[in-house]
Amino acid sequence: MTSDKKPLNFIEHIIEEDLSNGMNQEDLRFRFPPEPNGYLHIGHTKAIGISFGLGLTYNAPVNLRFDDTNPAKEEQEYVDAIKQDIAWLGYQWDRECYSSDYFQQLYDWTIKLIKEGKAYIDSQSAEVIAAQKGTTTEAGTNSPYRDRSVEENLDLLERMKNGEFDEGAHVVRAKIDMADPNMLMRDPLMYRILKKSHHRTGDAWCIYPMYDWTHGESDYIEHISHSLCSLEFKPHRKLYDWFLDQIYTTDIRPKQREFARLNLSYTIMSKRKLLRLVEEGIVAGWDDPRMPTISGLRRRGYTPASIRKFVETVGVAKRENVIDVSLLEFCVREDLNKIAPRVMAVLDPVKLIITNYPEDKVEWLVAENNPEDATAGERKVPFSRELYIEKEDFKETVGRKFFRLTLDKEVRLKNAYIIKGERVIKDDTGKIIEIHCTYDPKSKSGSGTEESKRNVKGTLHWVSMAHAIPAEIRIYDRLFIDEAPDNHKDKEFMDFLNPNSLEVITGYVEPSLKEAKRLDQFQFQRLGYFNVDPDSQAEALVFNKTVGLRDTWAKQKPTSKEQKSTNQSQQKNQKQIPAIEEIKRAGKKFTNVPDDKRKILRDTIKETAKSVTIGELTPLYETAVKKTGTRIATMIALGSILNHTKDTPNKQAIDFIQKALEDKNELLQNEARQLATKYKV
RNA sequence: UGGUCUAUGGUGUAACUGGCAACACGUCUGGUUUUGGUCCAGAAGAGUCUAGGUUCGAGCCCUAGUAGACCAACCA
Repeated sequence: MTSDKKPLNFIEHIIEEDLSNGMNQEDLRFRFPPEPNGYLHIGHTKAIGISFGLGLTYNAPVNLRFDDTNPAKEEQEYVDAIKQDIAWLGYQWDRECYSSDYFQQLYDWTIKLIKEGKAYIDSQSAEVIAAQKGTTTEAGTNSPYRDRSVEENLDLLERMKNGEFDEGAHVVRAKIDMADPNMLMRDPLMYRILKKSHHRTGDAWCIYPMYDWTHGESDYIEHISHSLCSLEFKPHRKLYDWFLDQIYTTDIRPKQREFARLNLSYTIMSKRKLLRLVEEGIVAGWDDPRMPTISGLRRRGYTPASIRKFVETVGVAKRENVIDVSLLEFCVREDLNKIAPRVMAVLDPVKLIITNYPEDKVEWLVAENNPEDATAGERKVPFSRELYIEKEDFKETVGRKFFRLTLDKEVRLKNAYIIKGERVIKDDTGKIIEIHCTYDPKSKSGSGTEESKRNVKGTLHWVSMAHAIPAEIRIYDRLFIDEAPDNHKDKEFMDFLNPNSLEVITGYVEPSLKEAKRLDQFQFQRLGYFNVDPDSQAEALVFNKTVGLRDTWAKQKPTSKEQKSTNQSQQKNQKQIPAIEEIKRAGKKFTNVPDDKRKILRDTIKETAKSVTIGELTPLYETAVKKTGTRIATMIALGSILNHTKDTPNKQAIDFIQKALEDKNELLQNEARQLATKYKV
């Protein structure tokens, strides 16, 4: 049974109900049935997490079944990759199954159906069959071959199987109802001829069963109790059950239930489109760290635990959803924070010279490996007169909230000394090339002196120039600049590619990293989490940036980064000022506006992003009104704003309300009246 | 203009057979901190798409709307 504290999702409710209706817990069995035609991606992890998660909570076996009924698209390479990915995620399957193992059984059942007059051979072309299907509003018409004799059907089936016909010459169809409102019930295809070699059955077969005629039957053969799939299969359920009715004798009767698939913002999830990115060289391969594939995430530095946590957190329901990538990022950070050793690395270096530190002196200072993990131990880091620090960590003129190095101010070098900025050396163009400072010898970290405990506001990471190892650092940004790249009717997902999704730089890392092995993970202090890319060599280290640290300072910075590339989540945060939320909400309430007009309204709302006062809002809205005629939305928005700002309406707002009071539109009048009463207009 | 499904804070999910809408992320504030990280404390933010109905009581039940998604591949 499940634990008491966690609320159940709707699938668990169904299972609980089945259990209380007499089903034995030992009869519970689930399955994950990928088609081996591509690599698994983050979307699949939801399906994986649901079925395998159920297996865990109910202590029930879960089969891994490769749904390999279309040899044209499937390959062994994908089978291997899928197995590797699922194992890496930390799930264990009970049996490794293949739909192709059931080809003979399926064939035998087909003979049975034909004998019972429930299936027939159709000898028309795909086009003709499609035309006879009818439409969603009109019934289809029966195939002229629908009433072939059992003998003829049997004979043709056998000859199809023996390879006597070309592809497309005949198909096997179930005889159901060409007028069924569910298009899938209009005599669906069960078999087609495909003269292709199959990655497992080779050339043993040249007729291959279709999905619908395979899936429920495979579930039945494997004694699957609950067959969970995504929502787009909902219409297939009727057919799933119909096929099952034809062959069912005893045993477990599998039950198909559907959940909403996972959508991630700024990401595409279709295998076909991901394949295009690979084929067109937009990314380096299926495991490119920018790819949403499991292998990509792995290479990027995501941990299995973080992905499992993510899937658990997004939940299971039946409504369309778009999950923000920030949740995924939260999950990795949470995991990596506990396990990643801290090291120092400078990615955008500037020289720092400690003028009162002896020139040839080197100290090996003690540094904690992970403040979150007492067992992580310590290491030694070399310190000397000439260091690199991050360019961003020094500024000549600063505001009060700048906690980093500037002239005449003290900061601490992490694990080392307190230093004070003295002067800067610039080149002809005015670029800072060296920063000179002095240090306080008594302030050494961990030395126990009073100075060592002194509290200075800023702490900087650094690396000793003479000891640092240069390394290639690959910094990734999202692959698409649009929140839903494949959700546009007029544009293609390729139109939204982010040209700056990969940045390769040379950074300097502390010498302890010399020993780092492939896929080892670290926190570069104050910067983020990084792992060692498989491309890395002993003398040529390569790191991937998994994800940055949460950065509350970056949000406050005035304009520094605005031009540069796009940190979308930052932009998003800027949008979320209260007034805008109110307006968005108001716009949402008014849902039944025609699409084109709503877009104008939405744009106007966006434009309003910076204005917070009613005075500014009202005219903007009046233009929106002119363009869209959706004055009700305006009125609602106005009400929301007033309510939120606890403000009283100004003259413009009052005029607007008064005009509306006499308007012909009743709904508008109503809204206006409410506001008028509330604010005594 | 058919059928099926869905609608709860910015996002995602909860709310057992109707009983004062909860949790996580995100946002904001304060504290701790040799990472502007972590951690700790706190705040703001929805009255559940709309309109009716049943009921002492509705996010849950009923009716009618509205909006969105899916369905006519010899794909899965």
